[in-house]
Amino acid sequence: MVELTRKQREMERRTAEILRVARPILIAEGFQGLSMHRVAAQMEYATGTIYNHFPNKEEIVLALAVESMGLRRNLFEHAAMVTGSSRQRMMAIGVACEFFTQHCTDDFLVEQCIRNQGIWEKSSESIQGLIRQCEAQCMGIVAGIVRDAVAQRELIIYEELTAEEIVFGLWAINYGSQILTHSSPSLAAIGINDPINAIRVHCCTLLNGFAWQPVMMSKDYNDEMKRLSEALQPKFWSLRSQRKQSDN
Amino acid sequence: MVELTRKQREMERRTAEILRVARPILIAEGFQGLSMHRVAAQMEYATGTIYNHFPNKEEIVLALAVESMGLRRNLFEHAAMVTGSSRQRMMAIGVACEFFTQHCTDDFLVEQCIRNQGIWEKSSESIQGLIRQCEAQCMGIVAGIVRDAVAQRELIIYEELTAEEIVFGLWAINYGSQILTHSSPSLAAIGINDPINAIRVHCCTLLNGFAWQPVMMSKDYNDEMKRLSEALQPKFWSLRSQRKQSDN
DNA sequence: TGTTTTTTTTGACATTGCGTCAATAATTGA
DNA sequence: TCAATTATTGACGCAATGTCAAAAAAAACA
Repeated sequence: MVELTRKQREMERRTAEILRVARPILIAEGFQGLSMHRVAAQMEYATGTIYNHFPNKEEIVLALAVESMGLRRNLFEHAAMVTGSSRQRMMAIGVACEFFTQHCTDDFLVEQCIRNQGIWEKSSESIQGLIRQCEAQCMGIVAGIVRDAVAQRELIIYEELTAEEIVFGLWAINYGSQILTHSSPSLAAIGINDPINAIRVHCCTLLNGFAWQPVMMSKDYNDEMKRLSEALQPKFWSLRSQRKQSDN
Repeated sequence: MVELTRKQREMERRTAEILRVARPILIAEGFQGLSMHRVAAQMEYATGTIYNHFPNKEEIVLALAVESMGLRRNLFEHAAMVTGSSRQRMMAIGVACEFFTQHCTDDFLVEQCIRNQGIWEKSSESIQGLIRQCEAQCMGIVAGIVRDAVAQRELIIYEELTAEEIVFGLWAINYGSQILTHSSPSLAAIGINDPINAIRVHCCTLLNGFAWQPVMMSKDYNDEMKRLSEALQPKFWSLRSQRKQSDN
C-alpha cells in the first residue's frame, strides 16, 4: 500500500515535470513546435514513457490549460473578495483579467489553445471535464457578484437575462479584445491606439448602460481601477509566483 | 502576349480550383486535416503542382480567409447603406455580423484561422497585407458610421476615444461571443441559454451607455433588429451565393 | 512540319513527427 | 534468490511536408 502510493507520487511528480518542460516550448513555438520527442529528449526519457502519462500531444496542452485556468480562477476568487460595492467587486474582476493578460502572458496563450477545434476534439472526456469545471468556477464567481448586486438593489435586470448571460457579455468583450490585441499585429495602424483603455471605457459604459450603481464617469472608473489594481497586485503576484514555483 | 494572358488565366483558374477543393476539407477536418497531398489527389495533380500555386499550407488557409473576409466586407458595405439614423445603420452592421456567423458558418470558421499564431507566422507578407486590407476596410465602414453619428450629433464621445476605438469594443464583444459560443460546447450548462439574444442586449446596452441617440429599450431594439434583418436578408443571401458560385 | 528551347508537371525522396509495441530492464514479493 | 509483475525503451509503421532532378508538354523557331 505504502509502496503503491510512493509510486503514484513519483508518477505524478513526473507528470508535473513533463508539463514544466512542455510549457515553455508551447509558449515559444506554438502547438506545432511542441513535439513529444523533444519533451522526452529534454527530460532524458524515451518517447514511449511520455505516452504513459499523456495519450497524445493535445492532452498535454489541455493539462497545461487546466493549470493556467486554475490561476485565473484563483485571481478571480481574490478579486471577488474585495470589500466594497458590487460594482467595485466587478471592477476587481476586470483588474484580475487585465493582470492575467498582461502579467501571465504565458498562461493567457495556453488558455487560448482550448478554443482550437482540433485540440479539443482529440482529447479525452476527463480532461475536458476539468476544463469545463474551471470555466464553470470562474463563471460562478463572477455571476455571484451579479446576483449580489441584484440582491443589494444595485443592479436591476430589466431584460430577460440570467446573471450568467450578463457575465457572458463582459466575458465576450474582454476575451474578444484580448484575442484581437494579441493577433492583430498592428491595431494602431487601423486607429486603435490604446486598446486596454478602450476596453476599460467600454466595460464602464456597458455597466452604466445597465444602470449598475453607482454609475460612473470613465475618469472616476479609471481612478478606481488604478486603486484596485494597486490594492490587488501584491496578492496577484504571489498567486502567480505560487504557480510558477510549483513548476520547479 | 495573348498566349501569356491565357496561361495566366489558366493558372488563376487552377488557383481558385485549389481553394475550392481545400475549403470543405479545412471546414470539415480543421487545419491538421487539410493535407496538400489530399488536395492534389482530389484534383488529380501531383503534389508539386500545388506548390506552384501556394508555397505552403498556411498560405492556402490565408487565401481562403481573404475570400471569407471579402464576403464579410461586402455584407458590411451593404448594411452600412441602409437608410435611417446612424444608430440604425450600426444595428444593420450587427445584423450583418449575425448573418455571417449563422449563415456563413464556413467563412466564419475560416476567418478564425488567421488568429492562429503558427498559421500567421508561416505565411508571406503579401497575403498578410491582403488580410490586413480587408480588416481595415471593415473597420473603415463601421468607423464611418460612428463618425457620421458624431457629425449628426446623435453621438457625443466624451471619452478620449477614436471612432475606431468605439468600434473596437463592438468588434470585441461580437467576436468574443462568437468564439466562445463556437468553442464552449455547453454554454447552456453554465447558465447561458440564449447567447445570441444576450449579445444583442449587451450591444444595445452599450450603445445606450454611450447615449447614442435614439436610446432604446431592448424590446424595441429586438424589433428593429428583426425588421432590419428581414430587409437585408435578400441582399445578404445573394452576396453569399455570389461567392459560392464563383467557387464552382 | 520538325527541331530546339523553355516551361510545367511529376512523383520519388529526404525529413520530421506521431503514436505503437515487442523486447528489455527494473522492481516487487515470496 | 528467483519468478512475476510492472515500467521503460527505442526502432518501426505510418502519414505529411516541402524539394528537386527528371520527364513531359508547350512554345518558339526554322
